[in-house]
Amino acid sequence: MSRPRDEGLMDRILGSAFTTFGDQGFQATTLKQIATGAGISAGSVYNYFPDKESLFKATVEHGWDVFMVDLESMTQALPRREDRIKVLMDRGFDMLKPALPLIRGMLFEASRLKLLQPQLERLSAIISLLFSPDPGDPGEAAWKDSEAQRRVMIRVIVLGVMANVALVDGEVEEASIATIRSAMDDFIAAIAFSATLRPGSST
Amino acid sequence: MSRPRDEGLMDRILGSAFTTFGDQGFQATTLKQIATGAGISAGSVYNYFPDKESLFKATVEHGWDVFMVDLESMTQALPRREDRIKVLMDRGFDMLKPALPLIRGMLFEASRLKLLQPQLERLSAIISLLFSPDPGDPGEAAWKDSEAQRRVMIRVIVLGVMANVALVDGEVEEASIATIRSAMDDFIAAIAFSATLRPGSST
Amino acid sequence: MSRPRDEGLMDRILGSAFTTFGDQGFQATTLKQIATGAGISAGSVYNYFPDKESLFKATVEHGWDVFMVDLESMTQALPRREDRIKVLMDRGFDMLKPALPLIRGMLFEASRLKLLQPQLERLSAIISLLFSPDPGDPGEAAWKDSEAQRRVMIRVIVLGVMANVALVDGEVEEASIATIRSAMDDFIAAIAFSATLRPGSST
Amino acid sequence: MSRPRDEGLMDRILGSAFTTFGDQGFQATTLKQIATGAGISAGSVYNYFPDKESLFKATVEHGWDVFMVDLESMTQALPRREDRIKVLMDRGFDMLKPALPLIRGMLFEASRLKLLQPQLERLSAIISLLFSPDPGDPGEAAWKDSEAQRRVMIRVIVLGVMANVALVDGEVEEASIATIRSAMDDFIAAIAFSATLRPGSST
DNA sequence: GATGAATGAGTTTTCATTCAT
DNA sequence: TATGAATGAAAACTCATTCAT
Repeated sequence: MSRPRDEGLMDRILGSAFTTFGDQGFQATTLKQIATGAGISAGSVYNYFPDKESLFKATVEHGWDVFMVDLESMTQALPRREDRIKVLMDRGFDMLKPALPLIRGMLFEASRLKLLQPQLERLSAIISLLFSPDPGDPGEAAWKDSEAQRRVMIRVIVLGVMANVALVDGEVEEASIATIRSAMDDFIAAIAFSATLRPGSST
Repeated sequence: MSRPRDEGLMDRILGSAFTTFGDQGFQATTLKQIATGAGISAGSVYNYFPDKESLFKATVEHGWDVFMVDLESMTQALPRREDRIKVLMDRGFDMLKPALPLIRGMLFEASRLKLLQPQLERLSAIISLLFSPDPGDPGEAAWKDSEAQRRVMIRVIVLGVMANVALVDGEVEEASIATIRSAMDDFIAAIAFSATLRPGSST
Repeated sequence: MSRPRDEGLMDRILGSAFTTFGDQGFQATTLKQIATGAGISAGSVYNYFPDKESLFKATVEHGWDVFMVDLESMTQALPRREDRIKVLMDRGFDMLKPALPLIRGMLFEASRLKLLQPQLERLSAIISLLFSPDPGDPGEAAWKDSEAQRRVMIRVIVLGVMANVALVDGEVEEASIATIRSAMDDFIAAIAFSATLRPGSST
Repeated sequence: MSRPRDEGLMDRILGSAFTTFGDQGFQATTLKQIATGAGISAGSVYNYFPDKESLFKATVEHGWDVFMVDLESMTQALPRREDRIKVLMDRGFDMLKPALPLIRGMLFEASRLKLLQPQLERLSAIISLLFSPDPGDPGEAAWKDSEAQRRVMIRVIVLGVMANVALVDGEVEEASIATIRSAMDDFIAAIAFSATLRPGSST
């Protein structure tokens, strides 16, 4: 009967919000910017979200969902730890660039809204699993700290990578990401696959 | 009405700005909040800073200077690498809590992230030095990647720690910092002091 | 999707408008509220009324018509003045409660008060008639002021009753109306039926 | 030190609000109208009142206070009931015209009626006192209903007068008020001063 | 220097009205 | 006819900045 709800509009709003919130943060972003980016008027946004805060939450959650689903689907496929980790790194860094706005957007109101913390925990748990001993692999995993401590360290590094990438200037984005990726690869190789890695750890 | 001529007023403004910007970010902070926190009126702030943006920059730079000077002074004292690293960790984590507002202030507003980048580089360079081979120590440093790559990884981890701490809820701040510190200690012990750490790196 | 062709839709809109305008006044009422109350969409209202203002007028007039017709039909039946007055009071107060939304709707918006004035005049005229001497009754009517002046005073009291009832809180509505009714009964008894009421009037 | 708070501005705002709210009701009145009427900008109103609602309340209360204080001061002066009543009528009707905006302002918005109720009660109590028996006057007061019932009836009539006056068109305001006043005078003469008024009332 | 009242541009939000389906 | 998404004008409210004192 009525004009059908423009099937792409919701996505266009979320997309525009994703970019704009990401570039400028929550407060600095105006609804008009988001609306313009989606090709509609500011008032129309209110046909889809009751207020700015709700739109922000929806944007962040939608972004994470896309990211996570993809990551989790990948987790289950491969039997060997080395392969899983390689794919993780490939996927993770591939996604990093398009996800930059999201990452920035979350950092900027994350504490207030507590949107980032649980997602980060979820992600760290997934990654930690990838580093757990591989039954079919007699080789020792180098990183034998307790699961809990490993997860903390993973959270530090994951967020460190995200924040570092979020920091880089747009122009040198590509190169910077490559640099970080390379450093991470070496680092993981040293940490994760060396049978003789840790002759002695701290207590 | 007016306070007695106050030599520390500039500092009071910076202090109030430090806390308020840190808690709420740039946009969400009002000049009145800062002024009230400094015990003056909003209009008086303009006797010291031409506008809000300048005040923010001055606040961030002042905060980093305090932090850095302290850290650098420490660097030069100790001859043995292990000691230097230990002191670095002690000092760094000690400062983390009072510096949280600053860190948040920089992280949580995209347009102001550029203020963080150079400071972070400066900090990473200092830390990287601490991990360089110790002439007076015949033991091998485990982490032998190129200086450049090591610095990247340090930047990732440093920012990772900062961001993780910035994320935590005020109530569990203390405990969260301790957890991260503990994980870091173990991690460093494994990475930095194992003579046989890296039989082979990635290609 | 759409309701079956509904002969009573117009009435449903008017009914919903009656209640909603009455509860909230003209400005505070949204077309969507009225439409929802009538079980249709906001846009559909425009198939029946060109704009909000017209809908309001129609609502008020419709409400008064229902009220008046009922009252007038009653007027003509009874021969004795006392009986007519008694029925007037019964009917009037009976209707007061359901009519409250309408009354409020007219009272609560100055720009719409002009809708009330003529209806009030009409009502006062009817009531004034009820107090005119009863040919079949040799007793003197107490209230012998000029017809014009009596009508003014009736208007004052009628509107006073309406406004007082409109004022009362929903919870104590029943009791408050009863109190007013009782005071009115006594008052009328003293005023209207005392043969010796007015030995002298003011100058 | 600072620009002194314009000593008349608060009153100018209240005055402008008084008129504008009175003419148009709460919802239909915009802050800009009030501000313009007071010769300032809309934003400046917020230096005096935190929001529209507070301004409305302050306006109504201020208006009633002016009205009441005047009325009460008059109450205590005169010893004879007839004189008191005469002065009441004079004062009341004198004030009616300038108070019209206030009356409308309270009547015209259901959610704000509660502001009227207690003031009306207060006023009715004062008036009721004026009709109580005069110790120095051997003449009987005609209106001998219970104090409570008399007060109800007074409330009806007072509000009736107020609402009727609020209803009248601006152009015929003067004449309409005079008409009502005249009817009231006659009415009171008949009711209040006739020793033989009520040979029999209802129980 | 210090003050804080005043400003006005800018922001979020509301809602009567239109119109493609 | 009915729908409800889209509009855009207008509202309430915020706040950095100015400036008379």
